Amino acid sequence: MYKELAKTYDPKQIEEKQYKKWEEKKYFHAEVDRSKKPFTIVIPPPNITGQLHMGHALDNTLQDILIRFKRMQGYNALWQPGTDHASIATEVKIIEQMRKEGIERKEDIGREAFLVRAWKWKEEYGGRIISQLKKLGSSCDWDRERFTMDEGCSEAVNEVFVRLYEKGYIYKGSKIINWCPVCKTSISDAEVEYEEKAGHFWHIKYPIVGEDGFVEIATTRPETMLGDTAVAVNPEDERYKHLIGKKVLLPLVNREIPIIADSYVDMEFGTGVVKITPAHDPNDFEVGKRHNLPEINVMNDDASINENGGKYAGLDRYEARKAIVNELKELGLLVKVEDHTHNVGTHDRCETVVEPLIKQQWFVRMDELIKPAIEGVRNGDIRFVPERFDKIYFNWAENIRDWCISRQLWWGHRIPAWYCDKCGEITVSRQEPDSCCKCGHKQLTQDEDTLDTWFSSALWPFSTLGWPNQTQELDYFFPTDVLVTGYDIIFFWVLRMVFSSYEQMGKKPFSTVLIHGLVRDSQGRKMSKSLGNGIDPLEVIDKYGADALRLSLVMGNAPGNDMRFYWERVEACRNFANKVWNASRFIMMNLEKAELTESIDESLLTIADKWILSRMNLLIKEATEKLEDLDLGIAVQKIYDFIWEEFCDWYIEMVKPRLYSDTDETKSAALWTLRYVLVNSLKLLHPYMPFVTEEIYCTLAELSGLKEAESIMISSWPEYKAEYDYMAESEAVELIKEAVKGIRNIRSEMNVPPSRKATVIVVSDNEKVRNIFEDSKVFFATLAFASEVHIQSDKAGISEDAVSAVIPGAVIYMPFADLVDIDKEIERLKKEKERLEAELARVNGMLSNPNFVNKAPESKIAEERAKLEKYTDMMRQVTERLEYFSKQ
RNA sequence: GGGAUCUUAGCUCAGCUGGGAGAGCAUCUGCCUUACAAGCAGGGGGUCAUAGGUUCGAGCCCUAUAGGUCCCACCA
Repeated sequence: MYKELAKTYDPKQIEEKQYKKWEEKKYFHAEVDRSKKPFTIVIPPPNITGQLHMGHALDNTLQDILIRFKRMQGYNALWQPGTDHASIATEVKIIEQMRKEGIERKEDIGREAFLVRAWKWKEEYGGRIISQLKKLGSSCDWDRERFTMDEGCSEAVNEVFVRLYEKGYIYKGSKIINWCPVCKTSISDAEVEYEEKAGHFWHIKYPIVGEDGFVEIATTRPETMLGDTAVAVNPEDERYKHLIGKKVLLPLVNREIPIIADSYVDMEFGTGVVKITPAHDPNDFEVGKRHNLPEINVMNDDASINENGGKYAGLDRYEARKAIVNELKELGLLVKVEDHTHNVGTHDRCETVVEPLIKQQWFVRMDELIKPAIEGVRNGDIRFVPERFDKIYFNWAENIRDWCISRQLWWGHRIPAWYCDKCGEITVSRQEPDSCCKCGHKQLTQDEDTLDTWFSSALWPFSTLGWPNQTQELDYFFPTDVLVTGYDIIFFWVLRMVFSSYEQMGKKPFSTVLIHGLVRDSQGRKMSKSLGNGIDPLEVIDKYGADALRLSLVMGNAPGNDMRFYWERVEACRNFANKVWNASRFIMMNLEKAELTESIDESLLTIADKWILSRMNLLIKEATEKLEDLDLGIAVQKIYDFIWEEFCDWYIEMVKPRLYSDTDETKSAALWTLRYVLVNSLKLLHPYMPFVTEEIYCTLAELSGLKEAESIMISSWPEYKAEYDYMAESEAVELIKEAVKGIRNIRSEMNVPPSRKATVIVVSDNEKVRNIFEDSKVFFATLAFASEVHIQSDKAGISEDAVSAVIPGAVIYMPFADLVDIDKEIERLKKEKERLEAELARVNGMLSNPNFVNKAPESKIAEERAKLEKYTDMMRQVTERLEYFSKQ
């Protein structure tokens, strides 16, 4: 038997219980079923090192809303979950852990032991974020959980590597790359973040060989001069033309280097003479290639100076900088030092200043691969929502350079390339090869490097579905439907998935990319560990419930825009959950006492019932459309407004007298309507607030025998029903609402206490209007404190001193004799008159405009004509009332 | 340097293809009305950044300007 619900909604009692039930019942699980249409989302795999933050909360709430919506719509909805091995982040964690045990370097324990630790760490902590996602209510198919380094994903990685290698898209080469001296690994362009930093411009004199004189160069990184192999000037530069072809003596190093001409040099900037360090600057590297300059690497992996730096060898790059500047000063070669702010590349993981270095690395050639990825978005095969984000995508895609994929890390997919111990030939293979592909020698050594984490993430939409095996899942669920992610990861991930999928699958990975913004703190700052301004979603859930958190993250936000986090906002959402809870509680209290039938005799439905059914119908239509359009915030705003205002504040209040009556024959219709609207409201709300809606739905099912489903999450999405559009009744109720609001307004402004009931007289010369009010007298009593209500066709017997409210088609009088303040009433009427004048001016303007009358659709014109009539009539009434009082 | 985006009520933000300025919070007034005080009813508060333009009509479209945020590129 149904037990009475608590007076306030307590999420703690409910969330865990319901989630457990869902999991046990396997509602999240999707199997290939060709009788149904699939709808698939792959989760952006959170790092195993990660803890749930607001970004995850937002991202996953959006996905869960979509997947629950589609599931209810009857799609075979799969939300494919999993985690990412996050090579650098995890490796840092393992090293931290080792250091606590007194092991300084990973080399001290060796690769094998290190990996054992890493896997152990993964087993221990990798599931943390999964359990946190569950707290949020995420309805992922956990039976299909994957990991970027599990067997299948690793197989996919090797497969792709080998294929790309065989096509010549993957190559090994010595190029200038971004090097992190702390992580001691190469990183890709995408991982470099540029920060504006205050630095200096050191002006240094390089003596010209064979003559007296110098060229003056300006540099922000004097230590790199140890690797200079030329100085360059612009070929057009009259100041230096005569020097081209001559040599300068590189100070400190005493190496003779040529003066070359290259149009890369900007005559306007600095001194117009540039030192060229091919091994430590990407631009210089290019210049060096053009002029066949030697590349002298002067740095070790930790960015200290190496043996090529002569006496500076062993010094850290910044110590070396100081020493070099000092020495130049002593030699009189330092002309001046200027302050100079410039952009410095830093590693996004550890914020270390990146050092460009020449290294042997593996690269993916992008020129061909990127083409279909650009085309796919351009021709609409893949769509960004909001659309503007395709510009970010194009900007990155069109300027892409070869992708450095090798990392000098141990945690990750080891590059499937083996070197012959005898001939040195590279053998690239899916499995460990028996022998060298060239000489057949049996002794091979595998490449030490691992792949960029994003190499495996790029395959995520198909590797998780079984690729490279041709599984049923792949055939059925792929391409996926929507990818939900933040704009900060478009080039790291989205772009790479797109080109990988077109290349490997011959198809797009997903049809739509739904982009969201960042969750910022209340001052608009990015939430960060260093600022300590992060809000823990779990704390929010603990205090207000997951439903409140979810709603606060989506309501009132436009797609793609950043949002600020406010506790007040969560509180408001929690209040809404409570509102829904209490409305349901009220309905169930009444349902409990009555026998309820499956269907209802339409003749028993009152205009109030028909009105709310029509409004419900409209909401179903609009909310569904908005959800289809991925306008999740707008959709829920409509649902929220409907439930709170129309359903709770109006319908439930209107229906109370019938519920309290034992004789009213329409009572069953009221109960039936209440239940119908409640159930459908809960369903519409369920994707957003899964827990509270499920709890109520189940209680309701138990109480009143809902036959449809044992859980709201597998119930069917509400359908628009044409037969529930009751136009006339809806208009009637809107008129009653106008009347009630008019009375309330007057009472409030006249400071009439609720305890003082008043007689209400409705005067209308329109019989239809009179009938509406005749049938609805009760509402004046329950909603507007009326003692008795009279409906009449003229003002006979009414004291003109009464206060009045003019509504379309009628005037409502309240004789407050003693209470009426005539000046106040005149004031009120004047205000009303002004409002009507403005409306009339607008409507008249439109209707007297030939352009509007000729061009606008017929329905619009009819609408405006009706308004004109309505306002004119109201204006007449208001004017009449005003004239009366003015004569007094 | 290129690009995106924002500027709407005291605060945070909605406002779809141009046609009566909205919400939440805050504030003021009155209510413990038997679902809910995490509530109910009512009120105040906006020349929609500025200047032009297109249009019968602009918060919305176009141009320019100012200010903010972000991304990319980068001159050593």
